[in-house]
Amino acid sequence: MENRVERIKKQLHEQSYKLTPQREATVQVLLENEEDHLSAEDVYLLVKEKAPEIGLATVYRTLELLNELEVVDKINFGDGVSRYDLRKEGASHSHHHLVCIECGTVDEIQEDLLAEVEKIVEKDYQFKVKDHRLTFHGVCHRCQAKAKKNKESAEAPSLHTN
Amino acid sequence: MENRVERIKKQLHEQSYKLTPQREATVQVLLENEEDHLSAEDVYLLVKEKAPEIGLATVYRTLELLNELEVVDKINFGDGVSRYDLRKEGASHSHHHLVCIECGTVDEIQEDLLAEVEKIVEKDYQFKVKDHRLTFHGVCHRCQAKAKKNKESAEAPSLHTN
DNA sequence: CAATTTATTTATAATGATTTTAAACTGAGA
DNA sequence: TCTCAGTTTAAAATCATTATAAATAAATTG
Repeated sequence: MENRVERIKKQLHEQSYKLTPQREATVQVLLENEEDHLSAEDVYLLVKEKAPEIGLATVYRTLELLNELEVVDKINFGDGVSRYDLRKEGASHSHHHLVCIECGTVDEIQEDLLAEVEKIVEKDYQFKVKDHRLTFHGVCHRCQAKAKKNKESAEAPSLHTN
Repeated sequence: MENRVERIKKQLHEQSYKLTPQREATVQVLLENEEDHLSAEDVYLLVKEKAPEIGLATVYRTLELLNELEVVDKINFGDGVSRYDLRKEGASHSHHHLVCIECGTVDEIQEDLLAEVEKIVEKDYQFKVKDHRLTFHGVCHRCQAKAKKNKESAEAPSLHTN
């Protein structure tokens, strides 16, 4: 676990960036909230708990930097804010997302799934793929379960209402 | 062609929205620029040619409305602006995009490509898919051709520089 | 160590996209 | 004509993000 931070530190140093306390705190927050898809503001609020004097602009700069170093992915689900998502180590491109239109949760898919599709695109469209973004919008398993339960309790009366 | 406008008109009426001149002009612009991926501002400027008195806010409202009616897709390539893209008629979900990281062009793929992947997602993740967004980032065929040409002309001198 | 340069941060202002608000306008009935 | 709801305009407000200037800290030089 600790290793992860170390690795990122090293990566910063290699590109001759300093690991300032602010940057370190930001990386910490990202690691601790790896599952979530935090907005810059979210990160800012969380970092503030560790380093209350940090400014929002610094968080933005740090996230931007980490994005350039390919430590995080900057993603956008069309709700007006960018979200920042730690990359799995060694992953050459980003994972996929399941956005629930009922409850808003964002789940992740780590599997590749697109290898075939990518081949088709490269061949048929002569497009050299560097990265991809795949997002499904739909209903997550939690909301499906909820809906099913509601339906059942309302289902007793009046069959064949025709 | 004309039919298309008619159909959209009808769709508005069905939901008891009025087809005001402003809305009509906006739809016109979208139809005339179907290939492009216009931002709200782009649409605004084009609509202004037909209906100079229109306001930017109205364009936003209209695009929002058309998005709700599923006439257009609101997409976001992470460059800070939303783009609006007319849906192919009858297409249950949106097409895919190829964003070139060299020149910025956005090409489209109409093929489905994701039928298989969707099945996997529905089964393995119990996620009821309603729509998807697939975007590839990479180098388009035009820029590849350009790069190749440049490379060739710089290739004559000094082989095995080791 | 003192002086200087360089990178980084903070706080604040500025920007740019989008949304809201308030007032005026439009058109369909009563 | 009056009213009512929906719509538009223009302007102001908001929200995310970026730029700027002054302050700070760290690294470098002598």
